[in-house]
Amino acid sequence: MNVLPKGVRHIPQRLDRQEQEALVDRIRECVARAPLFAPKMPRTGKPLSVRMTNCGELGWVADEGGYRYQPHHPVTGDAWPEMPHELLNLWQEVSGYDAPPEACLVNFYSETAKMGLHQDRDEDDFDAPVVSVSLGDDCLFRVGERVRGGRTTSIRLRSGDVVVLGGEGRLSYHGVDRIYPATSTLLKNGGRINLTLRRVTKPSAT
DNA sequence: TAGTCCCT
DNA sequence: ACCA
Repeated sequence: MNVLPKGVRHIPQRLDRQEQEALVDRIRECVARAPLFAPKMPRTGKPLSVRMTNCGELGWVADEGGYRYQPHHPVTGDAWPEMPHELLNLWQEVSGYDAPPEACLVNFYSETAKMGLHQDRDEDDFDAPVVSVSLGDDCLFRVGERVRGGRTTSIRLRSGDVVVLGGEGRLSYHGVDRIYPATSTLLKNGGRINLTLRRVTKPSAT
């Protein structure tokens, strides 16, 4: 029996179909203003297989300059679109963290896209959890420990599932090994969208 | 090492 | 494992 690492919480079907559709509408609006861009590996410039954009005050970007959060789109230079209130509500209900998320990374996975095992460690605040929402096709999600080479466990994520990496699970290695094509009807053109909500800065003490 | 490749 |  393979159990998820401590601090990793999988909430199956946290969002019903109607909520998922509403979120997809919000994300479409975001993408219309902040087009998907192609992130690159810092050292090598190798492109990641996902395409991404962000909403919220800060957005995660990856290019030759490194991994970082910045307040503007790397191509258009515009501020990121506002975080949809649905996501602020979800964060409030699920994160157990007082301050709101500052960044929502929107990752689009085609049928062939993957995400290698990695840690979310570009934030200043590791006290806040990372909240992830799956929309569209199923995927095989792998979670490990806080060190490379530790044991990993895999679970299938479906549209509407939410995963929370908090506490001891906050720095767990995780990634997406594969997309299961045509397993959802949510996205007309197929594929998978992952939304990752993160607190970047430590909340100020006022 | 948010990558690929290759092996079990 | 990779050798940057």
